[in-house]
Amino acid sequence: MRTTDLRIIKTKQALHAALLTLLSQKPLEQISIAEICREAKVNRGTFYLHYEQKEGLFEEYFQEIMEDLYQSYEEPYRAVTTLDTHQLDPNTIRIFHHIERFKMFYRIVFSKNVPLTYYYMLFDGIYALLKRDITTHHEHQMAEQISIDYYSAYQANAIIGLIIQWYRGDFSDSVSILNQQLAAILKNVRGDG
Amino acid sequence: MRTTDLRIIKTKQALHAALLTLLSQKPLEQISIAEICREAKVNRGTFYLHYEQKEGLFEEYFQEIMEDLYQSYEEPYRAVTTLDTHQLDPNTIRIFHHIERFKMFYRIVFSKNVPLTYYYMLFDGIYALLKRDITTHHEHQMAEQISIDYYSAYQANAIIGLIIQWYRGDFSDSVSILNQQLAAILKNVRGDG
DNA sequence: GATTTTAATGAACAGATGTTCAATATCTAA
DNA sequence: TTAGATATTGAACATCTGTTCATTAAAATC
Repeated sequence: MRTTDLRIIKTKQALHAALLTLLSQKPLEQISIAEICREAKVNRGTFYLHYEQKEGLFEEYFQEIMEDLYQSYEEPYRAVTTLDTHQLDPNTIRIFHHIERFKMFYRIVFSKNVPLTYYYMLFDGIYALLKRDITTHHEHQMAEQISIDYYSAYQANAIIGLIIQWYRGDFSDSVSILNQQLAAILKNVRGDG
Repeated sequence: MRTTDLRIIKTKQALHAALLTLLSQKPLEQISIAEICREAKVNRGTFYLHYEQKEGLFEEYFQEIMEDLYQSYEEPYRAVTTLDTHQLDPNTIRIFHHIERFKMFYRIVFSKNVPLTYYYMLFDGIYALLKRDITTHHEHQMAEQISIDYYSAYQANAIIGLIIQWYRGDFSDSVSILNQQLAAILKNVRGDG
């Protein structure tokens, strides 16, 4: 099963389009595989040839969204060549902008009946970006008993914690409030103690 | 439908026992409602009288586990009357002990095909505990532009980030390593900048 | 203990899932 | 352009889901 086969491409396109159409009408949990196939005019058996669950189909979209996240993150790097302590600086990382841009999508990702997979995809994305920065720019600043993996997981999930809180308020706060909150938390935590 | 009715209690007990039996054989995703009912010798219609999904049944267990989390957290309070900066002190909060104790359970909670509900239940539990502490003991220490809700969400999910990393290593690190990592991260983050 | 209230049952239903199969259509490569 | 490879189809199957309903059984209440 090569992915260049025109038949495969057409089938997947049809399924993608069908999923998008249905997602504009109801949440993922309420959409059945049979329904997607009817909409896409694709045999149900064909669906199972390419995916195990409807979630697998959804994940293909997620990859595209993650591309945007990576680009949002890279943006400040392209502008300035050497930023010293830009790690976790809310004005340079642009994660909240990215979430805001795809908030319809993230409403699904954070809804409670959806599998944890999507959460992990987001986590892995942010984790990888932070870890790269921590490794490159901050190694010397860290106490050597701290595992970089644990530290990255800590920081990545902390940011997602803010996003969860944001989501639960239906994303009604502005991006700049989120950036300001993150900045204040990081500043505060460094200042006290 | 009052919960004191003996018939209800018996039915729920049977379903609980059946779920436990099946969970020792396979993960939750692979267990069907029909299967639980066969095992419990309860009519499938009766199941839907009490729960919407098998996840609802699972959640009843979760409540008991959360009770243990709360108690784990309260423990140091009972021992010492006034701890000053015990908030987030890994030696006094005993979250990692709790996770370790129920690691079989948390392997399900963090498995990727399970709905986000359980994650949120854990998040809400830790969030509530931290928020109470932050409100009571640390209000004066915080920059006033920080929202306590965002701050609590940040800290609660950061800890879960460590737990995710721990889970992904199949909980092979010891509890004291986790405590030490958290302590080091908190110390490091306060020390630099 | 009799009466009322209500939970549990079994049966049936339309629709979904996940899988298999031979037949067919459509692609790729020579 | 054709021959070979393979993706898609439709049909069928057992099983699961979610729901309804009259009937039965078992509680609570008096």
